[in-house]
Amino acid sequence: MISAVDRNDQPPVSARPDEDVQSLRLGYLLKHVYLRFGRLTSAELEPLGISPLEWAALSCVDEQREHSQREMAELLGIDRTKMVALIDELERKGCVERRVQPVDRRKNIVTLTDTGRQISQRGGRLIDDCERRFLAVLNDSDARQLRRALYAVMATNR
Amino acid sequence: MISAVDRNDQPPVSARPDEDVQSLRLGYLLKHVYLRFGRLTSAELEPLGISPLEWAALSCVDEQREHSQREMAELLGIDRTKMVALIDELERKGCVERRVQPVDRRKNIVTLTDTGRQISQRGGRLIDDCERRFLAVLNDSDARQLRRALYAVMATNR
DNA sequence: TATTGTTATACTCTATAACTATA
DNA sequence: TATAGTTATAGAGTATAACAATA
Repeated sequence: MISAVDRNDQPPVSARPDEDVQSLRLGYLLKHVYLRFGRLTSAELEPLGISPLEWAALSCVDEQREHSQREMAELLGIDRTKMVALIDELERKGCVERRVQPVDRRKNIVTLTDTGRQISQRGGRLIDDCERRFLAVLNDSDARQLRRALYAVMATNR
Repeated sequence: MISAVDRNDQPPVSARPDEDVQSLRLGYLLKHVYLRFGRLTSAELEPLGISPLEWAALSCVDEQREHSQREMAELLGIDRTKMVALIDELERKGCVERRVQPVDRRKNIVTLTDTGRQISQRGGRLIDDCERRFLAVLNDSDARQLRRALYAVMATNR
């Protein structure tokens, strides 16, 4: 796949947008792969009544350690102001509970409800399935390599 | 930078959020790599006064063939309603011109001005540089492999 | 003073529907 | 009737700044 022509110049070009110059640009690839995976996971989680980000929030509630909202925001890579609305919504859906941490009363500890724990687990299986299907065109080695490369690139660009 | 104590909690596990469970999820990787590349290219193009998407639009104006707005939207993978504002802005900046296609008066043909052509070329060199720096942690073979994998995944998930 | 959670604002992007002019 | 461009709207995400309570 993907011939020697990695960047074109003039002649032939393409029938489908994906084969045009822009579609071989890193920015285009990242944007569209990101958007398509988001649509897939959104659709898959819809029966559970949560969004991909909401599932990620549930799944990063560590039942062994207690996470404050700010810590969860860091784990998810989102802003703490976004976290407020996210927890609001998950609380409204009966998945999590806030309580003030006695030691440091500025912090809210977020815990899973039974419902939240169930949805987190079911969601995890659905997401596993999404990842598998999304990367189905790659063999196991290439799929691992893709994750490794993305991780390395993320870690070196802050 | 980023000492071992990035999370106050207790035991071992990870020092940085990126090493947590969520950060190994495909969705997390795609989102954050996408966002970071976007920030890099936005900053790099800032001196030219255009956004990454505006540059992509300029660079997909094919001077050999005439593209309508709708065709350009397809090449960029955006909606035709988004294209209107995009061309408005590029026209305001003196980079492109709209003119009605005589053969089919419903269509607008978009062409580059001299300014637009210069900015497109300079922007192309800046974006090349961004891609090189962004993927610097990968060797040439791994970088090519990453693009190939992203392309294959995009092509098989519509 | 600094940090946590919170609220508010502005800006962008996405998705959708509807309108117009043309075909 | 279908298509290209346009406008308007609503929803989500991102980025900021500011505030109250707490450390």
